[in-house]
Amino acid sequence: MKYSQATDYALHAMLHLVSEAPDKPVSVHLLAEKLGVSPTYLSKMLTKLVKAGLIQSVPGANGGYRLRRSQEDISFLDIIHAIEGTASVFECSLNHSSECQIQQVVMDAERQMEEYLRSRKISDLARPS
Amino acid sequence: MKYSQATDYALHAMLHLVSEAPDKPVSVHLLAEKLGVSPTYLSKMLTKLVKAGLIQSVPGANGGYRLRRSQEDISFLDIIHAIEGTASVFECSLNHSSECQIQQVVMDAERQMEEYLRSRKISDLARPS
DNA sequence: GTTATTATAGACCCATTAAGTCTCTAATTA
DNA sequence: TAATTAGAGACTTAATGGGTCTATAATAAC
Ligand code: SF4
Ligand code: SF4
Repeated sequence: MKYSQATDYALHAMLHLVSEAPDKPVSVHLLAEKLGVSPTYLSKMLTKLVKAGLIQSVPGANGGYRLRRSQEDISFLDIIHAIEGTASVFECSLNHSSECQIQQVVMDAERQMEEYLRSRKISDLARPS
Repeated sequence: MKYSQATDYALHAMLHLVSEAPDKPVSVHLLAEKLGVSPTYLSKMLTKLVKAGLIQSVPGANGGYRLRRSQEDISFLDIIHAIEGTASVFECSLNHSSECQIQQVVMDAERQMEEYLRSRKISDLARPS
């Protein structure tokens, strides 16, 4: 079980956005160059981040992407969910009973991880201790 | 990010083994019938569980699989690791620095989940509260 | 208003993996 | 010795991840 490469790129892109430009948008071309990935591919992930409401896009010359001012504290979970979706890591075939223990345990475990990821904000990384 | 179907089958198989037969081995044929999956396919997962030391195989007539007596308290994590492997959910491409924050956060999150899965034993499900 | 520059959308392709089948072999017991 | 079981591995198929390419739309600079 692994997070996709796309999530990796998205996290790095967000890290750049939060650390570099508080107001000026940065183009996907520049971002892609820094991350060492093709611009067209990276733009897919950025578009997902826009749709998730985490960043804003500015078309036209000197355009690009910037953080949404309204959302200063973006969590790791926000980014991961934007890219990977919110489906559970475990979905059994039969789904007999609502109080099934197997399902319960694995989903509780997932909740543990998600709570942690929700508590860690991307902005913490920009201003290191 | 999802656990494979194989993990699902393995968990169910283990649940049967722990709840039904403390000493008599149960054949893959019977197990497969209960789970609604092909015997040859299920045997792959059972073989992995054997190699992980979680269960014992008994060849020959009236053979099958049984829990290892030495390992009464098998955790969910044991089973999942046996099937999925122990690779991390996050592996970055560059791996610049050992104190990289992105890596740190995601791996800590994973550790949260694994700790929980390690604490939950399969035997708890057999003897419900 | 025209042109250059940017994001957005989607069709498309390729490699890898998941999921499953089939067959042959080895070990053990009746 | 024959029946019954696990174990190993080749093979197939479908799905997904990862990525390219092209065409369109929106905006700013000129
Ligand atoms: S026992 Fe639980 S996990 Fe298994 S099929 Fe039933 S509901 Fe799903
Ligand atoms: S910043 Fe961290 S996660 Fe990203 S490539 Fe470097 S070491 Fe890996």
